[in-house]
Amino acid sequence: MQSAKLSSEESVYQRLKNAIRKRYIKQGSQLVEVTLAQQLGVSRTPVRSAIKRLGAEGLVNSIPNRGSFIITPTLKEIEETFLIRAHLEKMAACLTAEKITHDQLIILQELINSETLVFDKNNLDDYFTVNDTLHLKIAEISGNTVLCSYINELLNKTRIYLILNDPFCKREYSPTTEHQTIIDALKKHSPKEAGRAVENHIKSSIEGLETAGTLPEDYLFT
Amino acid sequence: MQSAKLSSEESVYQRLKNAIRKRYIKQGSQLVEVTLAQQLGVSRTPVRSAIKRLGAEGLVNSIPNRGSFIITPTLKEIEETFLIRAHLEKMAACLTAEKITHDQLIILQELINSETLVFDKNNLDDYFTVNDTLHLKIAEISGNTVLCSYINELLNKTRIYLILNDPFCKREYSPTTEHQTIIDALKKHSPKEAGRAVENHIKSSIEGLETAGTLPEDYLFT
DNA sequence: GTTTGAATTATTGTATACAATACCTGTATA
DNA sequence: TATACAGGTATTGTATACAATAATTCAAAC
Repeated sequence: MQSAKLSSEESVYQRLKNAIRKRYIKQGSQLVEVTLAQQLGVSRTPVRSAIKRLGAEGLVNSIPNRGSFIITPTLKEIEETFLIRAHLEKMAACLTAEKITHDQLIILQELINSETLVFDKNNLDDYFTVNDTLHLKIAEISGNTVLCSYINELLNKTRIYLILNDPFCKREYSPTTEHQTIIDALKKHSPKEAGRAVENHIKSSIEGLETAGTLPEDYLFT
Repeated sequence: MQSAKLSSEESVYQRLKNAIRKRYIKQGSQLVEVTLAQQLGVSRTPVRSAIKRLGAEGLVNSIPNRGSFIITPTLKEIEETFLIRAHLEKMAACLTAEKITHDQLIILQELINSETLVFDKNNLDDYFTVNDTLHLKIAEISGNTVLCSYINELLNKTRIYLILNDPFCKREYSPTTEHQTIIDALKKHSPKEAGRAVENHIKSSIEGLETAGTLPEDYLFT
C-alpha cells in the first residue's frame, strides 16, 4: 500500500511528523536544514519546504535568518486549542446526530470496539490513531467538509501538543466509556445530547495536564 | 512605516495576496513560477515558497508536477466557512462580553465610527479592512489567543472567498447597524445577546451570495 | 477515422553554490 | 571591570542549472 512514489519533500515531511509523534524529536529542538538533509539523504531544498510546511501547521516555530524549532506548547495554548476543538466537534456532532444512518452507526461502533483491541500502553500510537479516526468519522458524517478539515487539523494539533508536553510518557491513557456515550446519543438522533457528550469528553481529556510535562525534582536519582 | 527590509519571499507573498484582494488575479488563474519571478524581479525560489504558503492557507490549489492555481471557492465551501466563522466569533463574543472594559468599548466605537468615514463604494478595500479589524479586535479582547488566530484566518479566508466569487464587483456593500448592535450587547456585558448579535451578523453577510459570481446571460451585449 | 506512441513543450522538483544575516567570541580600550 | 568592535561561525536566504513529470501535438499504423 501507499506505493505511489512520494516526492522528496512529502517523504521528509512525513518522516519529521512521525518523528515528533514517536517522541524522537522533543519540544524546542532545532531543525537544521543541512543536518536533516544529510541524515535523510536529500538536498536542503525539500527539507526546507517540509520544515516550512510544518511551520504553516503551527508545529514548528521559524525565526527568520536564525532557525526553526519544534514548538513548546504552553499550558494556555493547549487549553485554548482544546476549547476550540470542543466547540467545533460539538457543532459537528449536532449536525451528525440529525442525519446519521444505521450503517454509519455500525461503522462507528466497530471503531469503538477496536479501541480496546488495539490498546497497548507501551505503544499508544495505534490507539491514538483509532481514537482520532472515530472523532474524524463523526465530523465527516456531518457533511460539512470545511468543518471536517478544521477538526482534522485540530485533532492532529492537540494530539501533538499532548505528546510534546509529555516527553517522558508519564501521562496515562486508557479506553473510556465516553465514546460509547457519544454514539448512544447519536443513535437517539439527539443533537443536544450528542453535542454535550462530545463537549464533555473533549474537555475532560485535558484533565491532569498541569502535572504532566514536568519531572519530579529528584528524577536524576531515582 | 514598515521600513524593516522584507525577505524576497515575504514581499512576493504580500504582493500576490494583495493582487488577489484587488482582483488583479481571478479565481482559477494559474501561478507560474518563472513568469512571476520575472515580473517581480526575483528568482523562482522565493516565488515558489510564497506560492506554497498561499497553498497552506488554502488560497491556492497546487497539483503536484502540474501547477498552482488560485482556488475557485464553491458556494458550499463559502457557506460552510462562514458557518464556522459564525460559531467561533460567537464563542469569542461571549467571552469578550464578560470582561470588556470601558476603554476597550471606546476603541470599538471609534472603529465603527470610522467605518462610514472610510466607506467608498469605488474602493472598498479600506472599508473591508476596518470591518475585519473590528471583528478581530472583539476576538482579541476575549483573551483566547489561539481562538483569535483562528478567527483572523477565517476573516481573511472569507474576505477572499467573497472577492474571488465576485470578480466583477457586482455585489453591493454598505455600512449596517449590525455592528452597533454587537457593541451595545457587549456594553451590557451580556454574553448571550452579544453572541447572538455576532452570529446573526455573520450569517446575514452571505445573503444574496447565489446571485453574485455569475453574469447575466446577455452580459456581452449590454 | 481512430488509436498508438514517440517527440515536444510547459512546468514543477531537486541539487548546489554562493550571499546575507545574526549570533558568538575574544581582544583592545577606557 | 565594563564596553565597543572586529572577526569568525552557524545557519538561513536566493539564484541557477539540471532532472523529472505530465500534458500536448502530430504523424504513423491499423
